[in-house]
Amino acid sequence: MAVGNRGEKAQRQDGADDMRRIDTSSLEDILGFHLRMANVALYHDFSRAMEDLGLTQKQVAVLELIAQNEGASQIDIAATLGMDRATMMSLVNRLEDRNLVARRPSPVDRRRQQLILTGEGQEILAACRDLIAAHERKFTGRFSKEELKTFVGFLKRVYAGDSSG
Amino acid sequence: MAVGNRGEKAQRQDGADDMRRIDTSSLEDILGFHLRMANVALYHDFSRAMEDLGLTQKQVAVLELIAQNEGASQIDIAATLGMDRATMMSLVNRLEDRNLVARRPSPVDRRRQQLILTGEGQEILAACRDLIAAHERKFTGRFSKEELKTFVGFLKRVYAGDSSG
DNA sequence: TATTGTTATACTCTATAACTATA
DNA sequence: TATAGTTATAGAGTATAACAATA
Repeated sequence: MAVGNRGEKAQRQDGADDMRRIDTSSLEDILGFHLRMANVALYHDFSRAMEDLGLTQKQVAVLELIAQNEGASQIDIAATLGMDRATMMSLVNRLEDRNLVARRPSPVDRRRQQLILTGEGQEILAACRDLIAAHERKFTGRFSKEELKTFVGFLKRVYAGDSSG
Repeated sequence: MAVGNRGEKAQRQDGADDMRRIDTSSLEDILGFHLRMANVALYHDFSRAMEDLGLTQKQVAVLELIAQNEGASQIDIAATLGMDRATMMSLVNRLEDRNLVARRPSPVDRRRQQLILTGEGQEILAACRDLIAAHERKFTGRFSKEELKTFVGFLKRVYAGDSSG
């Protein structure tokens, strides 16, 4: 591990005595590093795509899960996405403040609140889907169908059985 | 895409009228979703592993890059990791407050500050490496050498050429 | 006793804007 | 004009602790 020129300074691109090109070989063999770098790249593009709608990755995921699982509770969604229930609370508060989701008491368990999309929430989600599809194509277009399937399988293997909340 | 039972409610695990199992099929075909889920899983385990040292993924990456590129500037490190320079500033401030890194003026460009690890920074980084190695093995152990190579190649393809800062 | 929601609190990361010093 | 650092400010996610209502 850590091949490269550890200890030696990276060559600068101009004649200055400061370096510009950063040697990353010490992180090269760390899977988590590459995973985070890929995530950062996707995050940047996602944020750019969602600039007008003002929604984050997490918010969209929550909207999508509520749409597909109408009446789910905060804690169910949170567990699915690996989020804390207090984190979920503030996220839903933000969506509720923007009138995208609503809470209604569960008829069978009065501790629980069911989450539903408002009409506005459904509209913004529909707009999201188009933007996300275009955003996704920028990256999925770099892979063949087979590669993509393998790739997703690898990613699932990383997060499979993660119930660490 | 989106196979599953969209529209139908997921079956509950007990007799209650609320759902517990969340249907995620609407996110199944989104590469970014799986990437984030993998990242979340890794993040949780990393945080647990670093509980005593109190360092985040980003902080460790910065320490490692400074160690390998002694004298690099904040902006060089930031660009490498896809971070904003103001974000980098506060991150370095935190590391400096903990006496893990130090700033010294560049001898050739008085706008720049060179970053170096303190002795304490070198010590904590050494401790980090062991913890991270153990943490990484939990995940890399799920892949063959060939698979891992392919996996990292895929991840690089996602973030290759990302200079969106 | 355990679960769900809730509130309070705090930290990290992120990002924009504006300013200073320097190139 | 552009770059590096800096400061101020704000928003979003994360997490812990504690409490009330309910199971």
